[in-house]
Amino acid sequence: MNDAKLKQDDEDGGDRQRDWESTESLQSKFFDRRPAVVARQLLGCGFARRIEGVWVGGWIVETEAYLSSRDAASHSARGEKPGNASMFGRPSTLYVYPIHAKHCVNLVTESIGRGSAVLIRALQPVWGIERMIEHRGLSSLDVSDGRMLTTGPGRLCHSLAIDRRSDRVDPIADPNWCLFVGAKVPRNRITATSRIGISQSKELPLRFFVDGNRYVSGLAGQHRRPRRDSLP
DNA sequence: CGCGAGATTGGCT
DNA sequence: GCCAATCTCGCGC
Repeated sequence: MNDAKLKQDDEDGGDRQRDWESTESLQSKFFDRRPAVVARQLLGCGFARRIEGVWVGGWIVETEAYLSSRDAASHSARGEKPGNASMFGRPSTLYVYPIHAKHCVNLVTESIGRGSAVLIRALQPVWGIERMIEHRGLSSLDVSDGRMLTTGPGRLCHSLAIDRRSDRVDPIADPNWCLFVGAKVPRNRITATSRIGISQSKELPLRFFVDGNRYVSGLAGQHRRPRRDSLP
């Protein structure tokens, strides 16, 4: 079933007219708030980049907030270093961090120098799906559904070809990136849990996901009964 | 199908 | 060396 959907989504190679022309782009002010607030509000927003004329991306369905203080799991907890400098940059800046031979992408929040950010953990793939499959080194036959593409922070970076070269980029100012308001996800459709894969500050409920969306990583997204794409 | 060990790479001690 | 905001595969129930 998803084969047909993937094909349809990508009929023109992802290079079709952007279908979000009339939508509302996120502004710098959006990110100049506490990371947990931004993490919640990013759910349902569109996130995409253009590579060689092809837009790749989708709807944000899972995020985690990393705080500027009292958060031992945050990369900013031990102060600013060359490797994490972008996390202390202006709000909306990308902070891209390599881990386990993969990458994770964050959006910086609050004002310059705070060191807080929101990790994008999963997208519902929408634009340039054939291109994402290429980036992942898969064939469409290997992809029974889109979860292999953009579920999980490492996989979504791979699909969008995000690596350290995208660190410090401002996706709001850069014409080859796009962040915009999509579906407003009502509060009662958002679940907050503890964050995944960290060893410190585990207890803080700073992971947010769209309830029931199957592109959410971990148990919450994969084997949940109502298996629907709960976004546009 | 759920769980745990191993893989793999860059950055920091 | 060692560790990490991960992912994948293989094994066991």
